[in-house]
Amino acid sequence: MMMMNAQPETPNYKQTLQLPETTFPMRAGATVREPEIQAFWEEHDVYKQVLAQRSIANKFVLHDGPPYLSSENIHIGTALNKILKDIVIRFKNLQGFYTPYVPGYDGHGLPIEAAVEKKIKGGRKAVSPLELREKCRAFAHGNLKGQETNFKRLGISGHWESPYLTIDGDFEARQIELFAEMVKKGYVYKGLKPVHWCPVSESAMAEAEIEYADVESHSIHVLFPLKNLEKAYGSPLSPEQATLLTDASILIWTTTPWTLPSNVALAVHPSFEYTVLQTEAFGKIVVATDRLEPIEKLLKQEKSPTKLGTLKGIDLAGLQANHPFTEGKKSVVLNALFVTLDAGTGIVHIAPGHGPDDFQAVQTLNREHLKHAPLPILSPIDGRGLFMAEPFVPEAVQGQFYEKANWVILDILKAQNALVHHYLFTHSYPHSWRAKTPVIFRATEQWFINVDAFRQTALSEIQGVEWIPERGQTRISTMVANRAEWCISRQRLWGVPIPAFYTPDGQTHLTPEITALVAQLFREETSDAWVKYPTPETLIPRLQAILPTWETLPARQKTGFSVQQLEVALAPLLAHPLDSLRKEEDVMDVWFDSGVTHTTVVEARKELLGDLPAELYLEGSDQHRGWFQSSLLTSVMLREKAPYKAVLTHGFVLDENGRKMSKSLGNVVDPNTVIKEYGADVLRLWVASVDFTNDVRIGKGALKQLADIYRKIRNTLRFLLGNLAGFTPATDALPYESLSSLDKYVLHRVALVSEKITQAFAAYEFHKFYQLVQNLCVVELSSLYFDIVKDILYCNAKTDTVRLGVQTVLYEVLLVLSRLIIPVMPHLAEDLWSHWPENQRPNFGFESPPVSILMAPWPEIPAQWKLAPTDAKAFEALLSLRETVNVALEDARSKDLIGSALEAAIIIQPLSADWDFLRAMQETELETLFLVSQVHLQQEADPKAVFGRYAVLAEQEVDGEYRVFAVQAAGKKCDRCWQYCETVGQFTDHPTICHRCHQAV
RNA sequence: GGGCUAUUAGCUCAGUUGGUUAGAGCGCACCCCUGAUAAGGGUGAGGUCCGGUGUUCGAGUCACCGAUGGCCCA
Repeated sequence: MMMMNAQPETPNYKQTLQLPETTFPMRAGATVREPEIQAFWEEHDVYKQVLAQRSIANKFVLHDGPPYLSSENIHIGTALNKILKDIVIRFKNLQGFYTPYVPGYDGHGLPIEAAVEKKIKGGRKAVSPLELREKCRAFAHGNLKGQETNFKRLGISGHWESPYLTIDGDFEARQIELFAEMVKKGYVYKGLKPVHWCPVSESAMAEAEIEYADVESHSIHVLFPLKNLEKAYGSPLSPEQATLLTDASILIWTTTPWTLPSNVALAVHPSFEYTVLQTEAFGKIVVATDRLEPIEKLLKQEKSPTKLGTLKGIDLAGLQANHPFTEGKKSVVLNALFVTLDAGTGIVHIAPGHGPDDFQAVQTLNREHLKHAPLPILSPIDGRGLFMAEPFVPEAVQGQFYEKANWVILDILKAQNALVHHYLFTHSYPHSWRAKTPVIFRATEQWFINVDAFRQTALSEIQGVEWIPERGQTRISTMVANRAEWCISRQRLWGVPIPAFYTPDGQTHLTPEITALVAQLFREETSDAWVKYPTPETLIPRLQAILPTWETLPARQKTGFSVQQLEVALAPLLAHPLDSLRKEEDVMDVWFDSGVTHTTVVEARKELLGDLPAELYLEGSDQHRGWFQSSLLTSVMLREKAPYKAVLTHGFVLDENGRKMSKSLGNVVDPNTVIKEYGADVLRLWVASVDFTNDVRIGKGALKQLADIYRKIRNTLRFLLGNLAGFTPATDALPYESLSSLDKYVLHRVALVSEKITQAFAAYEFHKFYQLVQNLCVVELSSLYFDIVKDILYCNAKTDTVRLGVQTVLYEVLLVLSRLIIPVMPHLAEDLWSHWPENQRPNFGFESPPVSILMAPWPEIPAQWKLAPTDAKAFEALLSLRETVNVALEDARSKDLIGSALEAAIIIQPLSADWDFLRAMQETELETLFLVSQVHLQQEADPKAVFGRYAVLAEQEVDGEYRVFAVQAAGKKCDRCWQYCETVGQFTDHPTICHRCHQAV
């Protein structure tokens, strides 16, 4: 009233409205705000507080697969992986699980060693092994810092102050202890295996150190005569086959004559057909039928050779040919699928000491058919590439460099009439990138894990694990069933040393007792100690120096070994002069490092992480061959159990066209760039938006859309908060029964969506969350409820019960929605919480509102929110009617007859009995629902006759169900609520407002 | 070359045991509002369901062949 006197002419009614009011900004300002929020979490140690709320008895441990420390920046695939893990962990935690997360890093291996080497002036020779290892260590630690910063910026929560690291001394120590345990259990053996070898540097080469260059090679076709037709295995030949093959020779093709002395087998494809030819110069020869044409040309006969008959590759398997020049040596015919018909004769010369395929084939043959008389892996070449004096090596070749030996072998073959054809040709051949000279495959002594010893246990353990998606089970089962022995030694520097000693009598010493001492050394000095004390003469005294303190060390407790036991174990070494001892120089495969984290990390931190198995491993699908498998195998060796209950895999990140990202294509999406432009929550929302069980895409367009959705969600929250200004839940909230049918319907929808979102998270179907939350904000809330309820919120009196009812709903929705988004968008949720007025903050079961919303429990929906199906249906019918009304209004709008819907009134004529309920409804309720000024229900045949005084602006009919007419609204526009009403002008004190507003003012 | 896998509107996803005219949100176009305002509302246009063949009264859905992309091997 006092205000009235001040402005009697044109009162500013806007000031009498309750417009939204909040400090929660519309724009995220993520670049600034997200780091602030992260600092807030750190300051209040929210991660630890949240963890402390839960009991380890109810654990859900996601064990982190360690990313490799080759770079200080992460790529988008790593971001996807870590965000997925964080979503899972946050959801499980909100649901009440104890969810500690210890991030890990993988730090040994060739890529780091090579990267470090590249940076050293003068190459690796310029530094000592110890210096190189120290540089590798420093490099890895530096990259760890960088990656950690990246991960934290993504909003990943976890034990950042104590991550695990495969290059930590403690880790390395535990790792060799486990290895010694496996040795003791008999799972480990030493054997030969071909590796890339550079005769110039006299060292093994990794795949990554190989480059290809053209080189001139020999192409030769060589005969292996079949002298007797007795098979080494398999079903014997039929009499017809025997006749056909009598005195025949098998023809092979090779480009490396020098590998012929090491031949032990010949490979044929089981399903190819082979023909026996009668030739003029070489008698009967066997070749693949599909290679006949080129072979006939080589023979240079005047007449085509006679074809005597054919037989299948599978029938040839088991035959034993004579070696072309080594007296008494057999060459067993085996079946292999890698045999092709692109070149050669369809029969492949097999020298398992000089080719990985060959090695594989012979290993398989030995395992399947020749267990009791396995074929040997012959490797007569020394480190310099010279032939050694082995009995199966012709004397003329011994001492020769392998390349030179080619010519000698050609002469021998000619002398034996075994050489059918020879010429020189140029082709691409592997070279050492360092020496720029050709490399060869050379079998060297390696450490192996005998997978056969526990393959069946591993396979049955796979059955007991939950694989998500299910196809992962097939994938890993096939791989484990078919995989070869695990070669775990590497001729490298940057890795965990294999802690073996050799005595001059040829004995290998690798015992748990000696290893316990080495492990203690590693704990004190890291595994760099293995090269810091480079010989047994220095190393063993260092180990002995541990003995006097042994009883006081934690290792004593753990291993149970007494000093006496250790001394006994050392005795066989000390029985020899120290300078006659040798120590192993090989290191372990990095897959072994990460493969034992179930024990070196999960078990080692039992108090924090609880008992094995871990609840979940979550990595890219490439890890079926990698980490999932190495972890399974080592765990089965150690305890005959899988280390995980469930394994979740995700696909790879591709560009927006579904192509692989590469620098050369210029389509790489960098997570840090995305964060700078949109913030971590938008990137996290991207992760939640895609079906990650397959490959996923990301690109500029996708991110723009994600940003739009993020803004929609943010604005929805902002509307909720803004319209709760002045609302005190404790005193103002109304009981459910007092709410309007629209209010109840919205709660019903929220209940359903919330339930589905919970299910989606539990099933790891995050894209469903994305779809659901988007639809909730856009459809149910923004365009339906908010749009309708705005009038009530703004125009009704502050304490009006209808208005309080709406605010009650807004408050409840805010409570639910703000928590549903936490797993995916924790920054947004926290930002909201920080702008949430004190008197409106719920306690969430605590004594007072928690400092962070991350500490809140997952929302639980009151059962009464869900409407009976009939009630929900009735309301949905009204909503479909609302759509028809909108079409009519749009029609009128397009004819330029109205602008705002409030300029119109709606006349509805129900035509079928389905709409009887409508006849009983309050017209004012419909006005609210349709956002028009008036609604009239009319049952007369011709509504136009009754409402003749109004011009019909538009009409719509839905198939005999009802008709809708849009007409000009009656009365004048109220200055305050903008609705048209016939009461406007009736009040002398407020001549420009309607009766409703008159009451409110 | 082998194993596993995917392909539905511009984008991200739905699509029950084969069954009317294949859905949603975003984006887009047009319009409205200017009291959620670097917001909000309405209406509408977008699909050779990767291609082919087959099974069937009927195929996005089942079978076979193929194309393209991806992972792991060779």
